[in-house]
Amino acid sequence: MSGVRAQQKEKTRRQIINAALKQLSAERSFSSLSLREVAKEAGLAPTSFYRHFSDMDELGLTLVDEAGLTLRQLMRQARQRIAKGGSVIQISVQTFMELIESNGNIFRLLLRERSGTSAAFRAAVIREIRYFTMELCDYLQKANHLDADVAYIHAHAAVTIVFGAGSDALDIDDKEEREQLAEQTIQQLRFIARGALEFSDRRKVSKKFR
Amino acid sequence: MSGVRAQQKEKTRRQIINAALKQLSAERSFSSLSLREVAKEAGLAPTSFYRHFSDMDELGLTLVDEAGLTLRQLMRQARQRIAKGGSVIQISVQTFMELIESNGNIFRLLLRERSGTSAAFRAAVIREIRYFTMELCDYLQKANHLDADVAYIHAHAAVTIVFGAGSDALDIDDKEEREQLAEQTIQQLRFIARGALEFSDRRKVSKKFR
DNA sequence: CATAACAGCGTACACGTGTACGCTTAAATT
DNA sequence: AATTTAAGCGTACACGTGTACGCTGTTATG
Repeated sequence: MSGVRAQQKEKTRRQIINAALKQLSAERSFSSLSLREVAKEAGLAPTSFYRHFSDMDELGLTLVDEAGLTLRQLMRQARQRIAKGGSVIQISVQTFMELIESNGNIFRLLLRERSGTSAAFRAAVIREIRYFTMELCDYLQKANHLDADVAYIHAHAAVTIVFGAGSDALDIDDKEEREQLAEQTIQQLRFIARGALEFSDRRKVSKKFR
Repeated sequence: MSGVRAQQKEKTRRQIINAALKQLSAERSFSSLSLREVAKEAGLAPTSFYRHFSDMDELGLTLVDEAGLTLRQLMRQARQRIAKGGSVIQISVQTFMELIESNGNIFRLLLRERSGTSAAFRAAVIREIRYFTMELCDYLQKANHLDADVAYIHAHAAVTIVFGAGSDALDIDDKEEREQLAEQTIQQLRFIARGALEFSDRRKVSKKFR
């Protein structure tokens, strides 16, 4: 089993995936893509599509996985930058905004399918975001010595804010406006961090005096 | 001009709008609705649709307006409740959650079209949400004596959190889980309020010593 | 070397779509 | 009372869709 065959198959599979990603845009959602269009873009006969995916849905779930992977790579990248010193919040937001600029369509996919019509898609996206949230929660718990529940609420809020900002950023072309949005987002995250810290501290004090 | 005719026209116009709203659900987005389906549900021949809307898009924008109206009614209701006393944050979140429970599909429409494929739809939704944000901004500025820019950042963050929570709530059936989500959202809003207040105060102090 | 497996193609079909066109019928206008 | 306006209907058309089916040529297996 040299794998020449399997190798070819994997290659055209990627062609299908890339064809779908290429067709995604601000004006084109995944659900508006047809099997025939994707196949054509991939240089395939419509019926050959089935040799790789039984459904457009199956392709869609694959794309969501792909997007999740991109998200996790992003996190790793942010951690590396943070390790080299600098404001955690600032670096995180900046890194996230870079993602939106370079991979807007992948992020759009996540945003759209999160509130889409397929329960399976929604679940898949939510799973990716939850992973994101949990990682942040862990970090906050260790770095800021927060209670577990406070850390979770904090992390959840921060992720909501960042994704919301990402959503806004997608509709902004002007670079300066984008930076303004980033600055605003940073400020919002600081508010949350401040509030969480204070609530956490207050609780510790009341424990101490009990 | 007694208006018997105009009255009839308005009536079937509403039938079309209601037909569309009725067909919206977790599994069915507006963009997946066909002109023929809507016409059928409204008890009309497909071609008669054009007597009222030139396009499905035009109907869609009407629905977004309708949703915006619902949102503004919600705000008025919340203000009335707040005037009778009680925690502002708690009442706001509770009122918002009631909207999601009773008008889930209208809220879904807003959420989906905010990241949808039509620029006109996105703009319309963003306009409604901005109105929402500005109202809150005004309130915060007056009630908490915040700086204008801090108030805006605060309001924007709060709206993002509340809409995010609404989005999450749509996928939760269990009542207890929903209440837990509401509780968590309230806590998040408190974090933000705390943080904003502290930042605002600190700035005032530095001004005083200048 | 014979044979089985299988990626990819082309044809074909039934179905749902938007919408152009002309007609009917009842209200509004003159 | 005569005429115009316009909501609603039915027919008809071209088009894009998913996918069943059988075929071909190449690779893998025995």
